[in-house]
Amino acid sequence: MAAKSIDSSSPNERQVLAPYSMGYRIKLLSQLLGRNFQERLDPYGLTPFHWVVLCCLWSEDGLATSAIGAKLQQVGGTLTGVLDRMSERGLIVRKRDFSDRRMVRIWLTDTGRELETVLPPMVADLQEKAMTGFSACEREQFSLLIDRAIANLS
Amino acid sequence: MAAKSIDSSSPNERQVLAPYSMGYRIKLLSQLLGRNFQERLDPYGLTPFHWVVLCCLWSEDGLATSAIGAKLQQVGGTLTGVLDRMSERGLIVRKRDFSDRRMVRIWLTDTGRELETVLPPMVADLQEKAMTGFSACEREQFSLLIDRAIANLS
DNA sequence: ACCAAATAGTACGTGTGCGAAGTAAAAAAA
DNA sequence: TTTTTTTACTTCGCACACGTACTATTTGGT
Repeated sequence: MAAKSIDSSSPNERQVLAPYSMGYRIKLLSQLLGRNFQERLDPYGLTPFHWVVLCCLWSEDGLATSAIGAKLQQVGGTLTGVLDRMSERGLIVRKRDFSDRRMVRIWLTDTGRELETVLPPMVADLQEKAMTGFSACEREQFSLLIDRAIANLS
Repeated sequence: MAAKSIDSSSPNERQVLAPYSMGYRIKLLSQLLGRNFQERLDPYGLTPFHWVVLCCLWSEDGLATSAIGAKLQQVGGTLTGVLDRMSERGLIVRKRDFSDRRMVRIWLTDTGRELETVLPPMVADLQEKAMTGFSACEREQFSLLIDRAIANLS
């Protein structure tokens, strides 16, 4: 095998190997956001995933399961379970579409709809906590870089 | 309830509500990296979590379970299962510490050690894919912003 | 030496998250 | 119209991920 240059291997590894790699730190950031969010949702008996589904339905009620999956880029198998539990929790109801009986449309209950007055401020507060000390320019930059990385992988 | 200003509510919500919120996009980026990585690991019968544990052991073999958990900021309950499967997979062996029999030290097998020649280039390639089109300055900026967000939540 | 508190790890129940296989309904092809 | 294919969703098995509870061991106080 070819000998590696002494200079390039060490600083290079620090960029690639967990827990210092970009990939792992992004995963870790995502996890920390999730843990912090879950703590705040515990009193309501909700999960972060419930939140994102509710967001979809607040903007347009009666979405098909597949439409929610497409918006959130989540696979069907994951959604089924989440919607099961949201249904048991009384946040949504499932109804077959009349014209196309393959589709299941998801409708908010009153309970699900009322959470729109409570949850968004909580999430805004969490976002602010994560980006404390970020200038407006840095927030914009961060947002754009994330979108570009997502596009590179989609 | 007070009427919301027509101007402020809409752009504000776009920042907070999934799937456009920072939080959800970070989670999505993390997921996309995970899916992409898993695809590349499938031929080896490995998972992304195996990779990060191997990284820890390559830099220092014989770490205690708790030391790995601390490095990776993962809760103990998660590690037990991962180490179980890594052990079955023949990547590591568990051994009780002599002086402190509460501790379990994790040691690489030859199989686990040999992967160091194969996996890092794969991860470097994935990182490059995620950050294609990023200038050196943007990469540095992205890295720093992630670290600051992690610090804000730790 | 004894007992209480701290530490290291495991076991358990629940909730994602994934791909693959299965079912039902609709659409397209024959 | 019958057959084939596609689409929508569910089911299943496995792997994280988390908090809680539990066991074993060590340490600190007395």
